[in-house]
Amino acid sequence: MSEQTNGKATRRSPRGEAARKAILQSATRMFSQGGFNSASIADIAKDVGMTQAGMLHHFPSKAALLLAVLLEREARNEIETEAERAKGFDGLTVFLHTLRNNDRTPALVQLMTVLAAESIPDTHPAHEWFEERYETVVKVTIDHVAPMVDVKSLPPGVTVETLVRWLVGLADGLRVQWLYDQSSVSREESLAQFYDTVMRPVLKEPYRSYSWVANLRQEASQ
Amino acid sequence: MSEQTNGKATRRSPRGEAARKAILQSATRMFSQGGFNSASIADIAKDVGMTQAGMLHHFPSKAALLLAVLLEREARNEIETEAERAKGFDGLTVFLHTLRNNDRTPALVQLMTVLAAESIPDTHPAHEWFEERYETVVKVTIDHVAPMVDVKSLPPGVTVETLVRWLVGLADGLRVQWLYDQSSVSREESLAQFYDTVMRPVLKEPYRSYSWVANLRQEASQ
DNA sequence: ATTATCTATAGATCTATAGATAATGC
DNA sequence: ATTATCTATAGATCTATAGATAATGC
Repeated sequence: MSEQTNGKATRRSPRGEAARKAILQSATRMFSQGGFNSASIADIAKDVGMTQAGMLHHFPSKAALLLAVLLEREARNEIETEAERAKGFDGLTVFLHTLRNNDRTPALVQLMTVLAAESIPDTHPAHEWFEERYETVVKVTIDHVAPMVDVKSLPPGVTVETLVRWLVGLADGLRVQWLYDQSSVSREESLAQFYDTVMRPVLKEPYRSYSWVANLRQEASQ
Repeated sequence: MSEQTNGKATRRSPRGEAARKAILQSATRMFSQGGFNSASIADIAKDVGMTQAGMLHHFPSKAALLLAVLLEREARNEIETEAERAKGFDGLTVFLHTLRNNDRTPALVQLMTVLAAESIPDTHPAHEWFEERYETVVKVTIDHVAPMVDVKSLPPGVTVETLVRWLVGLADGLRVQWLYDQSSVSREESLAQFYDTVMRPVLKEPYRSYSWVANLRQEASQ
């Protein structure tokens, strides 16, 4: 998904490359405000200091622009996630760190939240993208969390997939509460407490608390 | 929020009342497909067999129509919930039953999911409505769940509010996974397993499993 | 009388294309 | 030559209003 330096299909000049970047950045901001429908390509073009037609030279349609925004976000996330894994963190920690990183840019969290919901109707241009993304996220997370879990300790009917869908569901659900009222909940802390409460008893390895609230209490009582 | 039978402000004829009902029903269906923006008032009017201007006689603007749809949904949900409470069910059970009832009509679940996300930007006509709704839902659920919880058994830092936000977050998050792939997860069953795993250990009263998977195993092993 | 509905239309948008002109790269 | 950008505009929508006509209720 990175830039193609071989001049194979679409050759671009440095200038065009810069324009593309500016457009993507602007589109990300505009879409994050009101979703796909309420930002017009004219708005985006204006924001980036360009004519609407000029912009459509780089992205053939509004739908294509949206997809490009999503692909770029995904690529960045992938890079960050891989970096975390390379540092040797386990699946649960990487999941939590990704969350923490994302929450530093609420606009992007809002973008993904609004688009994920807006794309549920299968007529939406990003429907397939999100459909596939959820499938992949669940699969990949299962792969990375499964080795940590002591399956025999799970309650009847609960599988690693159950746990992972709780994690993904919580991450998605809490961000809605958070976006409506940022003081109401910290996704990171709530997830960490969830780890302490739900995941700790079913893991194989000895466990160090993720929650700073719990950690503070721990330290204070020693 | 119910019909006003005193002819105080806006008197309506039976015919008008029927039209209003038909419009609300149609609007609910249309909005549930693509959210607020992608359904036009012309679409809705056509669906209900009426002129656009004719429809606007009953609801002064599209935003007003959306709000009316939301208020009606809320009123219905309130009635169902109250009925459950009247039967003597505890807070957790009512929460689960409400979920089960909602999942019987996926179109409505989709409506609320798309609108809840779409309304996050504070320029959206339903922003205040959802903002307040989340606050209320959390508060009310806390009120009904708190008496069941043995606070001393909670892990450090975890409060009843933490638990409730997990419940609301899970319900919201799992429905997204479910709407993208209805075979991927059952909200009701997943929540029930969550009860068995997370809530059971922190409740005061003796506990009967909510999960039919767990119950099946239980019965099979006896 | 009042309420419900229709016709007609103003006035904004909004996406996308055609075709011309300017800038850039080999 | 190729790429980037602009002007101009077609063709769809879309919300909302004004004002006329039809239906209904007291």
